[in-house]
Amino acid sequence: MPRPTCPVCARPLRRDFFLREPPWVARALLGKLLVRREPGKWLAGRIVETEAYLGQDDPAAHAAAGRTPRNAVLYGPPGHAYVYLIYGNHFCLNVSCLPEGVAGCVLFRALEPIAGMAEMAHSRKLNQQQLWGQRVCLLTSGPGRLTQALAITRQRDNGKDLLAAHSDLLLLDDGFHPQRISVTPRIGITKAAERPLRYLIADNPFVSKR
DNA sequence: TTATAGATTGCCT
DNA sequence: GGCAATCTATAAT
Repeated sequence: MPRPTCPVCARPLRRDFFLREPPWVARALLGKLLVRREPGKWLAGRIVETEAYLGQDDPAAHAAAGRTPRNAVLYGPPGHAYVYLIYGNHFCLNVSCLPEGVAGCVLFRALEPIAGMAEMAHSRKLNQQQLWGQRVCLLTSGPGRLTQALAITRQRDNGKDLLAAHSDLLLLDDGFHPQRISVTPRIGITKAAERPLRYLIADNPFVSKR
């Protein structure tokens, strides 16, 4: 099970990390930390599952039909949060990739909780009893669950720079490297459903279900 | 102006 | 395993 290797040395990711193609970024993000900072609170999770979404050549991507007010962040500078509401109930968090003007992103599908689990449970409306045993996966295993755990919403976080040191939502590298990575087709889509663009840390219990 | 599908989740049988 | 919840971007009248 992944552990922080050097929490003191954790640092924001570099901008050029996100200047590459989404599949590369999706794979490279595994093992990095997603952190929500609030007054007196420190919520953190290790990224264990991602999916890459490309540009107009990817029918499943929001950028497939071109630029709209909704997906404008995808065409903006790399390393920024693209948050949208799905099924009227859940928010999904993505990070933009590639240079300004070129669409592409990575969807965060699951985290392994590292810090602030009690606060996450509160946001998820789970009681302390449910934190134990296999139920702990209900905290952050799934794109809608992890956003709720970290109180991520479109209104609050869409367009936010995830690499700014002062940001209350950011990505950090603490030096951890996953041992084994698996690649599978993306989940929950109907278009281009066969393309292997889902990346996960093999055997990690916080990966979302198939 | 109205209809429909959607990068999900949780509760039901 | 089935399906309702609940909103909005986009397509179809």
